[in-house]
Amino acid sequence: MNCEAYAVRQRPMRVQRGQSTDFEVTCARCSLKSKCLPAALTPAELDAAERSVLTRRRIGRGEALYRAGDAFESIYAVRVGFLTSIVNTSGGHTQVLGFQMAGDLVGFDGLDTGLHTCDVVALEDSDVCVIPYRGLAEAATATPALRARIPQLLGQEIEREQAMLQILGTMRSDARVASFLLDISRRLGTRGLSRSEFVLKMTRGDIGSLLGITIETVSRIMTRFARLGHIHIDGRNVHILDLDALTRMVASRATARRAPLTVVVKQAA
Amino acid sequence: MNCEAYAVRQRPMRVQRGQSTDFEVTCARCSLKSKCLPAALTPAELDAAERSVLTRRRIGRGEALYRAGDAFESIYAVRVGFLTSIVNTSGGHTQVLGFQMAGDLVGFDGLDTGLHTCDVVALEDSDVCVIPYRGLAEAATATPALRARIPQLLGQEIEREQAMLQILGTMRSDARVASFLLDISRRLGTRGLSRSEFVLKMTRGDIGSLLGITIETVSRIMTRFARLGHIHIDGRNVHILDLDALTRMVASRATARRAPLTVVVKQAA
DNA sequence: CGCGGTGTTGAAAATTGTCAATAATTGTGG
DNA sequence: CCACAATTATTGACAATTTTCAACACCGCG
Repeated sequence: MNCEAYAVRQRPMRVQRGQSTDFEVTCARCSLKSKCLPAALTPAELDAAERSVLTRRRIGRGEALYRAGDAFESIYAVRVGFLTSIVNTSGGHTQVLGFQMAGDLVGFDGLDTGLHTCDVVALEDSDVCVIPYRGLAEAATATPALRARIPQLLGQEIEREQAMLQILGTMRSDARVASFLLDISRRLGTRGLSRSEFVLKMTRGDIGSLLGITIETVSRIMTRFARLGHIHIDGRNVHILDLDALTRMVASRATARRAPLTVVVKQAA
Repeated sequence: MNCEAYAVRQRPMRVQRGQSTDFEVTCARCSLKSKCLPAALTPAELDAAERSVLTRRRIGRGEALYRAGDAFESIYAVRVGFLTSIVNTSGGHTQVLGFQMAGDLVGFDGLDTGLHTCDVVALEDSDVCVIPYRGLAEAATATPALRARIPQLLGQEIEREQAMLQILGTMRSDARVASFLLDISRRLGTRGLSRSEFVLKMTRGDIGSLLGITIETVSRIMTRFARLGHIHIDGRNVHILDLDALTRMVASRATARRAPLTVVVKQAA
């Protein structure tokens, strides 16, 4: 199983700068291991954990990794590519919950009921590690570090969503867009890619859905940012010219909601 | 430790209908056990789990169970009362992330970094079970059902937050308020309290902060709902007159975002 | 009885959504 | 490789929603 390579790409795609398309197969040799599931595991523990990773899976662009209603059996680590998780609302609309790039884990929805609650779809051809949850849980039994890692990863997911709630609950659209750009920039940066120049893999509609605003508003704000000299935009190519300006925009342009909570916050005895 | 009772309530408060103020102390005899941590555990497993529950804690109204930055050491099960979790945004504002009532668990933020990321504050005098996380993790080692329960609870939290993201991302304010009222109603209902008549424990500002709208908008929409005959409002006393009307409002009044994601969603090979 | 916090209501301003037209880009098939 | 179709993105004008600002009522409490 080692060193296999996907010789044929069904859809040739432009490779994002610095992002390699071929990859190693063991976690130990994976360049993403410091961000991914095995973080903080010793090599021996990692080996134990890895036995639960049975398969890799390739998801072509537009294909679903899983759909809402599918049985929850595995979580997935993104090796290469770019995915999005979306829910279908009762009103027949759909809402983007987030984007996953290489090194991200996805699939924790459905941990409760055993059925996935959202779709995860590839925005470009992607490769994921399939991590059967049952196997992982068993591996965790014997491996203290892994046992601690799983709730930690879930905690990360909870915090990520709380950050999104904060964005949707307090920011106006320009601050939301700035947050989005900074988030993408930061995440690419931690992966060794450029923080200032990147290609968006999603449509304006996807961005708007994530941020709770319309396509038109996304477009207008991007254009405004460009006019202000904060960024340079060419379609989906983004060049961040003034990171600080975007940061300031996030901080300052929150909607001022008065008296959000008048808590005395007395120290407990 | 059994059958202790808090003889003195520092702040006498009106007891919510059907909600008793005295309580039993073991999980086995707790009326909330079907909703709480011990759900799905056998009595023996429950006993093992319970050994990790060392203390109870009483939080007076306005006091904090914990603050952002506090070390994450325990999670908490609400026995009696009503709490809210809030974050302080970078802009100096605060945002309500949610409300916790009897039977809810709180404290999962900070699982990642070891530091809590939000404050949890009592909106009325409350009692919580303190569940040291380390002890719980150890108990889980020996108890398969408990071991599965923890990620399940985290998954519940993730899904709850995803539902909030959906509300904030797709709904207009009237649909948000309707969602909120229905959520409170449902949660009280599952606790054996009235689904149609209840007392809100939080201010309009708290509701607005949760829903990402202003106090004034909350107030206006509540008034409008009352005029339409969907609810009856008297300060914080709410009487839901037409549950279906509120439900319809949630479903129909989502902002129509066109082409939120044109995913072909081809079946994977 | 007054006071601080809370809740309601009105009017005006700001933000954002809606509709529509058009341009740019991408994918498809000859 | 080109042309055509479909999708995606931009922009403008207008409408709707929501916020902001302001005034005032209410309520519990010292």
